[in-house]
Amino acid sequence: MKYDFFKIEKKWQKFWLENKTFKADNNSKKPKYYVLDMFPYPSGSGLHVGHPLGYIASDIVSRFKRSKGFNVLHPMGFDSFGLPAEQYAIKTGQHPKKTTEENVLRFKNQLDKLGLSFDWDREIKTSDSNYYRWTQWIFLKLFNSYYDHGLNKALPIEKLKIPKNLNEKEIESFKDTKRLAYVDTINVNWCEELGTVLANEEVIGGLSERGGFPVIKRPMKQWVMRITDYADRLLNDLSELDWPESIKLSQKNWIGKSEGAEIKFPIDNNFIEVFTTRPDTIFGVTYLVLAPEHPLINEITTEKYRKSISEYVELASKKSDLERQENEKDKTGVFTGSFALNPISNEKIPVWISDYVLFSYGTGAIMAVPAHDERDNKFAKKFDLKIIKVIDGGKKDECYTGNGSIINCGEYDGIDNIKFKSIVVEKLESNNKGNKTTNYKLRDWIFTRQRYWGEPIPIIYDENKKRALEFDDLPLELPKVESYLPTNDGLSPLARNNNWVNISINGKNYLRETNTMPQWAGSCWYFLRFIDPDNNNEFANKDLIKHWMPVDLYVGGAEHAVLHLLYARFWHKVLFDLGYVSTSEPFKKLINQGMILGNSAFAHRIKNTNDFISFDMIKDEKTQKIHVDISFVDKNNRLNIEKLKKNNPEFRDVNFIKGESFYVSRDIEKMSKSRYNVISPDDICKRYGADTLRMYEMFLGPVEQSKPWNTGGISGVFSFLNKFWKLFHRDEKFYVSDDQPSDEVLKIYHKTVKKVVNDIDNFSFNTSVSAFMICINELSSMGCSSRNILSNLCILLSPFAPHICEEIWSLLGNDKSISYEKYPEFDEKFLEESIVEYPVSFNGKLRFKISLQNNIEIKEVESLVNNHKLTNKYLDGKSIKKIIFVPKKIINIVF
RNA sequence: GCGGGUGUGGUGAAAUUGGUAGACACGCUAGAUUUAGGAUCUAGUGCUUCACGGCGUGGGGGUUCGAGUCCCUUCACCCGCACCA
Repeated sequence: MKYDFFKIEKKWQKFWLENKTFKADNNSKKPKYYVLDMFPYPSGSGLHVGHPLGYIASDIVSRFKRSKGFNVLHPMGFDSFGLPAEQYAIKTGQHPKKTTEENVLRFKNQLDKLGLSFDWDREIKTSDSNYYRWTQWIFLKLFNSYYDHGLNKALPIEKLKIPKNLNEKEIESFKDTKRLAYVDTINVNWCEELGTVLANEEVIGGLSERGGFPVIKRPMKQWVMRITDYADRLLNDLSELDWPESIKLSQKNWIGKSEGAEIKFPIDNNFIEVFTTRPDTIFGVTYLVLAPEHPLINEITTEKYRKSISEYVELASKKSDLERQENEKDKTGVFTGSFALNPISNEKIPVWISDYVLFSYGTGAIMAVPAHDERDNKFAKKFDLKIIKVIDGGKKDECYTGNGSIINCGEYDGIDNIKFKSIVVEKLESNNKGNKTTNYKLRDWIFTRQRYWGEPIPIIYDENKKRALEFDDLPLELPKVESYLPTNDGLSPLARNNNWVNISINGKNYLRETNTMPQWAGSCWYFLRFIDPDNNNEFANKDLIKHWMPVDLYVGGAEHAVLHLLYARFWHKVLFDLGYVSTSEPFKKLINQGMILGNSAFAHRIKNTNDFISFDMIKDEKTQKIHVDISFVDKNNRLNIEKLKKNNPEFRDVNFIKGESFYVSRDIEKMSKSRYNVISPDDICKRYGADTLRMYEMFLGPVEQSKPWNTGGISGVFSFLNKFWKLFHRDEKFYVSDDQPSDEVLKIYHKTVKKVVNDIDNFSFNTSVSAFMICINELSSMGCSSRNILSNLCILLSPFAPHICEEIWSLLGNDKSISYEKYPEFDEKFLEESIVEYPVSFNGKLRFKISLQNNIEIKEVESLVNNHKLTNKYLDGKSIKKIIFVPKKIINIVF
């Protein structure tokens, strides 16, 4: 009987679905285990072989844990709000809901073909109104809470202590300054191309994370989340998480805690406040610098310098973040004409403005110490400002950033600079000129987007738009609009629908908030909804949350290091403070699966011509690399020109310069439709089956590692499954015997069980696949047909290749699914070896092997050696110094 | 610049605490079988040498009886942050 994977896989996928085999039981007495994948955005192009890598790994763990007696929650859903669906809607006028639903269906279909053990009864889509009503509900919780810095937790806004002597209006605006979700007019990242505001986390090197479009700073009124209140806890709690160090580090850097002092420099009747981590260098301050956005600039600029200052400010405001960064080396700046006083030395120092000082960090102003800070040093040299060295060290005339003794500070000379830090801070504090403080790089989270396809924000404004009020009739559904484009004046498409924007409640007129939430909102808490997806009274039942949380294993890409993972932790902590969830952290263990890369093919076009030249013929010609579809290229990199011309009309009139064949070049890149290098899991499943695909993806290498896809090696895994199938067959018929397995068979079996169990615990799936291959090779060469051994092997393999194992399991006469069969355990006693070959080496160099009893004593070896039975030939008359006998089967003789 | 990571055959990669480096698989070579095969089976396959042997985990140095693994140094590549005061 042939291994008919197509029939087998179809049969069992249907079986699992119909029998709800993987339904997680909320009332089970078994210990729980929650395995979560980062749910996908259902894009229009479907899955490629890279997507399932993490899903397969988490599925193996899920099936393994189920088999180990755990009650496993392994859900899947879709992060279905997002920009591509909206952009498609803008182009075609189709409602994003429609295209999203189509894409979700396609994704589900593709996922099911892989035999993933999801509990589909718990499926959620973030764009469903009965899901996002709770996203909106959580938003209102944030709106109605504040952070109590004494208790170090969030509390309902009613508990906020209000300062006395405030009238009603003032009380309300005081509350507004404390809410965790608040409105503020701030300098936001505006992306013209996307027509929306972006969070700091979504801007990379001055360009938008999505699409790579330029981003400029622009003051806008926005909803903001006070994530900075949680900075310390988000930082400290990292230590208790079993996460990859690199992710923890990214979060740590992003939060960017630094300890230092705020120092007030008097100027006229006012003062300039700066933040510094180096109060010990205060005597070396030779000028101050303000960011061009600093509010004091106008006040302190003298008439003489007013023109140049306003020109500079104007110029800086027009620069994008990217342009600012380009000038990193060449510092620019202008003198304000004013002087401030050094609060310790009372020296008069000039005040400058420059865009190397960021308004968004610290106080937006710095004290410049050119002798001990490289940026200040460059600036001072360029504008010929004074440089005073106050710490001993480094070369003369060079900027020194290390530690040392204080110099040029009169009475303080000779003190260690680290000690001097606290002396300065104490002195400042006693004079009311400054204080110790901590600063964070983390900014509050800009939460609103000028988009259509997102959660509407459940807020209404009174008629003067002065006050934001909660709108708690949830869900607040997305209204219909005529066009999905943002309006010209930076408003969301929702603002186009006047009927919706204007609302009357109890005879009073209100206006709705028209911005929507960012894509991250839905994914901030989806793992909680999986626990209780159909609950209409609360976002999830508290007891069920207590039962299932935290997520024991979270598998997903490293690209979410500071976005999703930080936001989700933040929301979770708020919900924890308010008593809605039972754990302060949502994800206990995190595994980052690597990316599977594509092997792109390029045809080379000679620059400024329509001629393409075979890669092996390029000599001096300057060429341009053009992607061609990898399905038209054979394994020797020869391009099938006919196929290409037939499928890609743009190549129809192209001239191909070639010898016998036309060769392309190859390069490893991210897999994507636009690079024509996508390998679809559907094709692999058709040819080899899902079990082969699953095992091959695991076999490719460590899950955490990125690696190029190479279909070439898949035949090894395919033939392994065929061998496995054959092990249960004799003369074309299913066959197992009741023979007692030999000692040798038992040894191989127990060795494999030990290896596989250990490997799954360590997420080392590639080595366990190897262990299976070795095991099956040996068992088939021994002709093992023992029912007992083979059926246990079947359970052992079932997390990896579930379909074939289910099929064999039923052929073995079982009528229940293999999924909950007890996972095999190994017995150490079968692994002990009585006679072992010991390599014997002399001075560390291997010479020969001897066979000895496994439990031999070192004395016996010594007497063997001393009797010269072993060593005459090698010792050559020299005497033995010592004999080293180590448990790793080595005897080493030193002479 | 700062921080983190990775360097092992033709390829993907293995190698608990330092203990016979290259398991397993692809590829390649030879053979068997088949009308044929992107099928199956057997053997070989780090480099070098006719062979004995020698050399081999990016380079150099060190510790050790013994180093892919530990220490120092250096190079290359990748990732994150980046004028963060």
